[in-house]
Amino acid sequence: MKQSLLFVPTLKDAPSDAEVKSHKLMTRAGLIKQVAAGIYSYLPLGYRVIKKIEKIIREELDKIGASELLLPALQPRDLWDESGRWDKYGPELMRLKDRKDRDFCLGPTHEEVITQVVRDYLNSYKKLPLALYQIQTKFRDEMRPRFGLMRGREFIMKDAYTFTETEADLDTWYQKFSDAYTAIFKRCGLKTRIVSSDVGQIGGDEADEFMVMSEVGEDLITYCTDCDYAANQDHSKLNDGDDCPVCGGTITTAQGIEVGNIFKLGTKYSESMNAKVINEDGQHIPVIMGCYGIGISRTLMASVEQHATDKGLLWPDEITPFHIHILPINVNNETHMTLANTLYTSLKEKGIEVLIDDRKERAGSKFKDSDLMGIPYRIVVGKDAKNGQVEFTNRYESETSLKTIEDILDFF
RNA sequence: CGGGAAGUAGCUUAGCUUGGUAGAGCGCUUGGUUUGGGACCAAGAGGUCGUAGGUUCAAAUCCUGUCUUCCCGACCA
Repeated sequence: MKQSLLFVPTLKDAPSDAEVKSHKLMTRAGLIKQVAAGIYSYLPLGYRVIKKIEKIIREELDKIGASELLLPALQPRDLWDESGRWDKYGPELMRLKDRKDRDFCLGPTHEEVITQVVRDYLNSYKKLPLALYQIQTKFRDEMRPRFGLMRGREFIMKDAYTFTETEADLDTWYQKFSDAYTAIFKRCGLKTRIVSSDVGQIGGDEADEFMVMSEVGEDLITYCTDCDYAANQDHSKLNDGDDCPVCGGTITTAQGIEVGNIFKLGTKYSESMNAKVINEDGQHIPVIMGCYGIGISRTLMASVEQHATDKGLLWPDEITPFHIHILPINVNNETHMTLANTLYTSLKEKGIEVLIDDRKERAGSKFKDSDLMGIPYRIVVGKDAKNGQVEFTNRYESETSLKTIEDILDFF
């Protein structure tokens, strides 16, 4: 991709509204632009990362046998009356009316719709289990949106739902999703911690959250320094210095960003919305449900929070918007441009995502923008081009060395 | 929703106390000089000072309402 054609509005100064590192840098690097409180546009560079995260999620969920569908964001009140949540959800539910004055809402979550989708199909235990997921924009009229993409009123989420006949089958799927999540976040370059959490107003038996440890996280995590025990403080009620309930070790607290959760729903929605199957004994039983969410836009934000430096971003390999950034120092210099274009074409032919900064900018501006954008490998084509050499920087290692085109092509 | 802060050009902001009709830096346009870490010189374009009302001969400035944004809290599958 030629940078002259890519819309990357970088800024020297962060908008005064931005408070946390990720928000400042994502704005400065031209990834996102705020539209209103908690509402953002994803610009090309940011959207490329979003799509990478989505790709990883799709691969890992397809692997465990979940299938993707797409549900409506706009949902009629009737469905929410069936579950009783039209009255219970409160002002966080974005409500609106159509031209006939009929009530609708913009989905903050999709239990009602997914249950409506499957209930007519699910008539026999033989059709179970079933695991469905979608990637979609969610709407929640938060009292206080904050920290850029951390808590938005509109955000991108992957939500999945399982339908099983027995608790044991639910447990199996719960574990599958837990393992898939671990793989997903690892591939996204994030260090996460699994913590037990409250089941909340929703009821159910068990819930876990996937946390990215960060000082801007909204949740307080209690964990044991001696064993694997970890729980959201809302759930454990433990404090710093308390004894670990598992091994008797010492409890420590830290803040975390919740990027994913998995939840054993039970029969709350299948009962209220009449999603029942006939079991082997000929009895009508409500299906047992589980739900599993990943905040995709929040994952993007958490990654920036975890990887960014004061100079700019630095993307993990699997979600970087481009792998290689080629900077020809002087676009009017034929030697520079010929060498840069040769590299660009050859690398692209190898299937590598390459961005070439072909803009008529001065070297300094190109370096600064490149630092901000955080593409992990940088190739500077400049004063050594006449000898057929370029400067190659691996930004993970902060190492720079002179290389020939052949060296570069061998490396990738 | 309670507490606090702030709205002046695309971004950062000065001016407000003490009213006299808006200034800078970055960015943008044109010309020239530059050309390896956000260049320099010159000439330009760009603002109903969030908005509505009030006080006044006169309001970015004072008063009131309102909207928006941010921070803390409460809230949050």
